[in-house]
Amino acid sequence: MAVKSAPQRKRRDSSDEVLHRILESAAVQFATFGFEGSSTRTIAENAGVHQAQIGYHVGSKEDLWKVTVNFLFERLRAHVDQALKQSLDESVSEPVRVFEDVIRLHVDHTAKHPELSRIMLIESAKRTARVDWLLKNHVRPILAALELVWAEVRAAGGGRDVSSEEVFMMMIGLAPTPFAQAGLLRPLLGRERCTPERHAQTMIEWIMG
Amino acid sequence: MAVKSAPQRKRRDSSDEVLHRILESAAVQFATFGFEGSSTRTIAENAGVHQAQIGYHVGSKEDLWKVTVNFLFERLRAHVDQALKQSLDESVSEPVRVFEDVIRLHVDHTAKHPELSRIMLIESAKRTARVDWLLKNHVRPILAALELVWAEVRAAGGGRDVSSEEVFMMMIGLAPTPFAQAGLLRPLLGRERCTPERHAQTMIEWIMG
DNA sequence: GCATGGTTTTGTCGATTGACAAAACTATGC
DNA sequence: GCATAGTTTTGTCAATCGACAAAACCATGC
Repeated sequence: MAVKSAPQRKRRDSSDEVLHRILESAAVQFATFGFEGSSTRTIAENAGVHQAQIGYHVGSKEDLWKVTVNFLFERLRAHVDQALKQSLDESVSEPVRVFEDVIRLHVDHTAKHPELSRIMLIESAKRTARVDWLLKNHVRPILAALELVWAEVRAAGGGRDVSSEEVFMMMIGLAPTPFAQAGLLRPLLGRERCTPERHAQTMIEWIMG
Repeated sequence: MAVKSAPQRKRRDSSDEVLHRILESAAVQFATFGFEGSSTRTIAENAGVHQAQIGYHVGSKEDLWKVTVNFLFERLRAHVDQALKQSLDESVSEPVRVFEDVIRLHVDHTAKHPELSRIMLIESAKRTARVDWLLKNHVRPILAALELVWAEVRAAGGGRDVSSEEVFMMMIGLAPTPFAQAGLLRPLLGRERCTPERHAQTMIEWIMG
């Protein structure tokens, strides 16, 4: 006695939905096993689609990696921009407060989505074509923006006496650590020591003094 | 007219030599591509041996990973111990100087042999059997030792007002960054900014104040 | 209802994976 | 020089890899 209005055959997902599920799955897989350690079959399986659909919607495995990284950086940008716009309105001409928010937002994001940090980490061992692509399309622009903001902080008399490059290294080296290495650090240091709030506060004290 | 005393057929390597070459090759491979991304065939190829020799000398791929990690930690321990023994003689009852040496030695080692840091980094995403093995056999003992030394530093009035866990996170998060991510950071920040001397000095200033 | 184009499903290709077995080789002791 | 143990080499196995082709499916406009 099935109700007729409830169709038995499963609804075909929209193209965007399928692509999104593929990218989410690819992000997790690439972040866990690296490019060579990941297989398009497993990525498709975890996304609930067939392997050939990756070829159709994205292209080759290399294409999938790039599209996935673009997707992750876009999510980071949206996360930071949205919250920062509000902070800029409230604390205009208070660069120190704004920069503390940048740190907090970055830590928040790497805690919620450690995949991006991990993919960067794994890829950055040797200089490869993928690394050059990362540099050109994502990393250099971000570093340039950070340099501007940090210069304002220092001009306003805030922050420790360190260069923007040293701050950058803290942002990509220390910020993701408790989340990108959660499998090791949570059992070692305890859950409560690996919360984004606590780690952001630690980061702020390290950098701002 | 070959001189007879120079034997043409290549000398059979000693068992230790073969094992050592396998471990060096495995370290590089695991550090670059992770466990799943590495193949015993490529490891053997880069070591100049046949794939089946890995099975004979070490065992399974999983065994190879563990033996390789043991080998790398042993090299780290030797590097730190040897130099630290001398430092302890010279600066007995000067824990601050000794700890600065610890930082320097650790940075030196991760610059000379980034493989260990990278393998830890890659593995530590999720809690797996290999991570538990790492914790039990290597990481927990090191953290315990660090806690003792840091307590002495703080008791002597040195170092910033931070916990040993925060120092530990700097050691595994920030210390390896310029070398474990050299493919990205050397083109980005320049070679001179990624030297062990300079990075060790930066680390000391971050931690000791 | 039927044709069209976008999408999914199935099947297959050569190449590569880890593991194992057996044979060939080499050093050593006697 | 010969037997033995240690080591290397070769070959093979099922399983899996990325990529592609073709067929089946489905929503939409007409």
